[in-house]
Amino acid sequence: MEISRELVRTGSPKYVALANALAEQIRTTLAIGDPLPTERELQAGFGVSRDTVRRAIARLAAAGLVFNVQGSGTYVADPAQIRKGPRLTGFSQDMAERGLRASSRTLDCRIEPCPADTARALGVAEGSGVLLLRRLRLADQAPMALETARLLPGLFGDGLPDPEGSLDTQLAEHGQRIMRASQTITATNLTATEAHLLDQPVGAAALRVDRVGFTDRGRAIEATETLYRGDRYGYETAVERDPS
Amino acid sequence: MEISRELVRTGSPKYVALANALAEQIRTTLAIGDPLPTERELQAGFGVSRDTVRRAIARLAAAGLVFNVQGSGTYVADPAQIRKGPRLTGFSQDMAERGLRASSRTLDCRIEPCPADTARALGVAEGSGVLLLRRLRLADQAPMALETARLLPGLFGDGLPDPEGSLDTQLAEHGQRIMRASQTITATNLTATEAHLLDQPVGAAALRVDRVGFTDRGRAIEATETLYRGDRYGYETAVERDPS
DNA sequence: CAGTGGTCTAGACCACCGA
DNA sequence: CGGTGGTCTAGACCACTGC
Repeated sequence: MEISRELVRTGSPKYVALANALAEQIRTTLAIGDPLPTERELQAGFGVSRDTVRRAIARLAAAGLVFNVQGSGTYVADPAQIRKGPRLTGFSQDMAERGLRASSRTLDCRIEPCPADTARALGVAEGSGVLLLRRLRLADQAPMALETARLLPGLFGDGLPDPEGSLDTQLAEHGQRIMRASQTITATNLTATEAHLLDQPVGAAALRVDRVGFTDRGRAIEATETLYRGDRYGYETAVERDPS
Repeated sequence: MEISRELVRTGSPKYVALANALAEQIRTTLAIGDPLPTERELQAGFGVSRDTVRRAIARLAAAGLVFNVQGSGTYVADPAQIRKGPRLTGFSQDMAERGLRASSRTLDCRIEPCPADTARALGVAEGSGVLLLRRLRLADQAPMALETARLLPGLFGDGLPDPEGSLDTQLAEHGQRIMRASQTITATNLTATEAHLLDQPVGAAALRVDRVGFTDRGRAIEATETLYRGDRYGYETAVERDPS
């Protein structure tokens, strides 16, 4: 395999740029199971240190593009087998990856007293004012999910967010970025109200995702409950064995 | 913070031993939000290189015990907030972590022709013989899940596995270890048969987890479909934002 | 501006795989 | 046995934080 000898200089660290270059080469010129050039070959070919090569490869391995076999080499993984790990995405991006067009209908957007369990999750006093945003989420014009978000007040300065826009984007514009979240996924039967909104029969199975979002400093700023239609939505994820 | 100056020598790499030592110190002497000693202090205190310190800390960060803030320091994370990422565990271990005692009732254990979708997942011909293992899984004596596993034939030598034991353990004894899996989680309404086995009303919501397990070489050896009772089971996971 | 974590280098030795 | 990936070191500079 021939490997180009130049790295595009971007603002990214060198090992990220190298990882991108390798990913491109893998997509275009390598097949599943093919070995990558050895680390020492890449080191020489790109004129970087072996450590940089290894960090680039580690990045690819984390993304599931390649896997290492000690004493043998690094090989291209089968992308059909290796799903990406769970990622923190908004509804719109999630739908886009499924080839669906996302839209939204706002049901509620106001300040309300925080219920007990959400208050615990957000670390605020029960009954204190939080921003409530309730939206029906559509994919290709048909109901897909019912989303109830509660956010710390004051994240958007004085006002309320634009309920039509991406919450994530608007939070970022105010210097608040959700970097981690913890979620619990359960199955539930839809109530009459929920079923009506989602255009489903009463009692239909739905996937319920309860998510608490944290900033990079570990501060909880958002708690969201989302009910997905069981017949339209699946949550896909890759899992790894514990180091043991 | 005082840090011990000696690393227990085990068979583990030095950075793993250091990570364990740091984890122990965090548990015993540090509180949430406290800063760890700086990397250069740890380097001096333990007599290792800074790179080794950084790899140990990276391990702790991956496990959710600490988080880094550039230019500031490394801090102890709130374990209540940071759930572990999704892990590859068997039913017994999963239940143990929830404080429940797992048991099992075997419904079926035989060789049968492989259905089309499973055949695709396992990379075998449709209708070729695969090992089918169907079990009702109990937690504290009450039904929790209905598990249908299909495995490549020949993994257990000539015979069948002991359906009462841990499948994972028996696979490991035959040199096959599932290192990665990809899953799809959906919600579904229980059929009459399923509901009866799980001691649930017909149509009750259930969490369905479809999992395909791979060895470290990327070979698919197992496909399992599990129906969890919606009223008893939740799938908990942490998600991170994409590097972007 | 001093101190922190983030990146990068050059070189060394080890554990493991396969011919 | 040579070559591979895995670990470890010492040292350097950069980007960022917070006083």
